[in-house]
Amino acid sequence: MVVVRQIDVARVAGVSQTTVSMVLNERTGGSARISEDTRERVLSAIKKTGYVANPIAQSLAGHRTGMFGVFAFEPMFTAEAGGFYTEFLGGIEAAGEAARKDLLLFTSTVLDEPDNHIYRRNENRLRLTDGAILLGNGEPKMELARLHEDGFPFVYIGRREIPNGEISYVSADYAAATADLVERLVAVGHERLCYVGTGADASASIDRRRAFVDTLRDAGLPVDRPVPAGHGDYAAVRQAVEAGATALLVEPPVGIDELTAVIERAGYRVPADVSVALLGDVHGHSVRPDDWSGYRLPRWEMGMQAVKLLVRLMEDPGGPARRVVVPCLPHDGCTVAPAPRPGRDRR
Amino acid sequence: MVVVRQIDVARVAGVSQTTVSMVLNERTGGSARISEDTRERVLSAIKKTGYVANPIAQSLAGHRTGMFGVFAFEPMFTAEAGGFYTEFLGGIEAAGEAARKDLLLFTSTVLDEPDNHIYRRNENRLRLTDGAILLGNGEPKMELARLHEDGFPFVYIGRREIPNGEISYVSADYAAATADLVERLVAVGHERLCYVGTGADASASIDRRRAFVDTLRDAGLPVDRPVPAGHGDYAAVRQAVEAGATALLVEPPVGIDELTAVIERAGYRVPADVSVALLGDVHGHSVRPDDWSGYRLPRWEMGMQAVKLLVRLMEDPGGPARRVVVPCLPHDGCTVAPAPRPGRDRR
DNA sequence: TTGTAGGCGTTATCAC
DNA sequence: GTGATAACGCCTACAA
Repeated sequence: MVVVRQIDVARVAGVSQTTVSMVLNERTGGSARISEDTRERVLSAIKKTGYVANPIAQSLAGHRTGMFGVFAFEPMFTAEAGGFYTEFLGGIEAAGEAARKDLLLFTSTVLDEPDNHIYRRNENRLRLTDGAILLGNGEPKMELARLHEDGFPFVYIGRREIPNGEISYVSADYAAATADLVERLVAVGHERLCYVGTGADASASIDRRRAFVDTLRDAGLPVDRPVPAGHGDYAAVRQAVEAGATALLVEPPVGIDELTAVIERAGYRVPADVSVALLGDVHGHSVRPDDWSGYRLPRWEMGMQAVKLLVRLMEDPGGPARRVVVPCLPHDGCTVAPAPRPGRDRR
Repeated sequence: MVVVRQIDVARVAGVSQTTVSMVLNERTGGSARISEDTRERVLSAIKKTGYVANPIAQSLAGHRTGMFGVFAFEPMFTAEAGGFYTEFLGGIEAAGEAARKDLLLFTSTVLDEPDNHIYRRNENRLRLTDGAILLGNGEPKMELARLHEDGFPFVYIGRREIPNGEISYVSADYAAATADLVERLVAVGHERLCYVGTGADASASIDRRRAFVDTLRDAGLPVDRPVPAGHGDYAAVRQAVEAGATALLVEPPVGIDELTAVIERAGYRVPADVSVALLGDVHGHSVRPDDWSGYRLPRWEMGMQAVKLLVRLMEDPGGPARRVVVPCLPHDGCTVAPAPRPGRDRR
């Protein structure tokens, strides 16, 4: 690999290396002005030598790399991920292209110690990039805090909070989407709605539960306690259905397929007897997504907005954290139907 | 963004910057040996100052970046691409992780001039990486030639040739897969097989056609001329079916859905009257892939092998080009059936 | 065992 | 207009 440097070009053109740099960067501002003659000599020397700039040296001297990092805390293209990330990446790619940034995907997130991924030893490979988009299900508070402390510009896809400070993120409007879903169910006659969740206290869960409760209350309907499920245990869900619930709002990552199987084994049909709606996306491939009613994460849009946010963040270094909330996408599958008529035996 | 450099650490520890570098790189070999005492002082100074290495400076001095480039000549995560790239990326990601390389995806491939993507002006951003995987449908001969001339290590996913030299690639074994497919069709009674292609002379097409012809000849069956199709024109295919063909081997990117529609509109059923098999993958989302019989590209495996090849390439700079041929994956969908019994009216 | 000095290839600031 | 010269932050002979 023959390396031609600016100095080689300079020798051929009979000028100094500085001049070559100036010609290449068209530095006309300030005190620098290149005569047309010199300019031509340099350009022809470039052509003759086949000079190509070394982007690493440019980065070191110029303080930017032209790359955005994408950090996922787990592999993105596995069968288990089931395409969860590709839509985010679509938005990131499109916006990255507009911002003229290439994307650095960090792969080596799993081989090492399970914690402390971004920083390992005394390295932080994110720093190779001008800024980064982070995504994933984790809550890597310590790393985010350190990144924030270091003043490194980044945006999380998904709402995240850290102890001492505020970070920028793009989040989905779970609350509005859940409220809307409840209203739609109520509109088609459902009166006993049941929230099936993991019991997690992630902010997304809190938003969803609150919207569920508030909307039901506003509609003057009874509000049952959320029903726990998951880990193969759907007994409580079954009880709720037998007690008269006609619509289940299921929070990922509860296994909606298994849950449905349990319901049908108990003698109820989905959606004729019981409607099932999914509150957001499923991470993984266990589910044929199009079949399920509920709402979806606007993943492409979130990726897109994250990059835009990052760009704005970098235009105003030292500025405050910024947040964007993106509406979810209502989705009509085949698991929601009008409520069964009261009095009819549902078995 | 406060930057702590090795020299800052050195000052705190009361040593030279070289010593800090040595401690960080555990350079015990050769003439360098650090006393336990100094080492501790340096380490505690690192902790105290919060030093984090600057990967760009490391790259410039160390001549490697820890990144592999992935260059696709088009956006990878669009709806049009329809997930075509993600499986390749899965293999690339897995192997990249093993090789401890992050992946740099080049986005800005479309905005600029339609030709000359890798090199634009006097830049080649691929050089930011230690080596690159290229993929895509194009035949960017000039760029590949220049890249090869520059001695930059890269592997193409898909067979590619250049005028003066040989490049490394990973390709799918279309020939074997096509031969196998023909044999399977013959085994279930088909005697009039028809090759439907674009007429392109890409090497993959040539391989497929030759395997088709050879295998039929070996079986003692008649070999009809390949039938052209595409661009909405399937008249020739219809004629072939009416002339007695019972199995169509369709070469992407022929629109297999449209083609089938034409056949069925002509009064034939797929697969009862006519079997349809796909010779490879469809780039795009026009097709529900699982429904189609034929064979598939081993995309994950190809991505994986490409990275492994690249690693080997880099271990032996100046070595010859290397090639890997990966078997295709036979796929049973619902478009192939035994031949209709002769004499029976197929309409 | 540690430090000095030169280099990696570029950009940017001044004198001339 | 052009060219020294000094960063940029790190690595690595070689010298001490």
